[in-house]
Amino acid sequence: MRYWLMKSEPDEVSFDDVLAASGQTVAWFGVRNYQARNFMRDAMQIGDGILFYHSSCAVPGVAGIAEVASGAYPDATQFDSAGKYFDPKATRAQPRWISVDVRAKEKGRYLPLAEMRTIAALEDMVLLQKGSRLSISPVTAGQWKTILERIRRGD
DNA sequence: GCCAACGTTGGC
DNA sequence: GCCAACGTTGGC
Repeated sequence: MRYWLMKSEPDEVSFDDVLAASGQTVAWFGVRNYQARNFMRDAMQIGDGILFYHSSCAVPGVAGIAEVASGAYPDATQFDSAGKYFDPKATRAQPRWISVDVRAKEKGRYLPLAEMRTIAALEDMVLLQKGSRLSISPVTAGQWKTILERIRRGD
């Protein structure tokens, strides 16, 4: 059992969108970074915990808790020549990019990035490191516990 | 919109 | 394999 932080632009897919989806589950598509892809491919397992993070928006932060709901499979958007995630170098025989399914579990209070930066127990989070841009990053058990307590306590 | 930081590409 | 140029991310 591992823990992850996954960034989504809420204009594209928000945590509420996942809650509203059939089975509270959506495909995590559009990852086009090898390090993030390799986390999905090599390390993620069904049932792993996910901090669902909203990026590129007015108040970035953790919007909810989710879990990994499938193993890795080819990201369909890489084959769509009309879409913005099209990759001309990917083929159905040799896909380059993958998705996993993500299921929303729990919506607590919104935890803004600016507040996360004030929490000493989170200072080593990959997300908070200078220049960090990874769309999927590992979270330690201690960081996970700290954030869940914050979200559930509502303080 | 700005810009720092990082990733990718491609010439050599 | 180096590295400059370019593109992208994402907070502010």
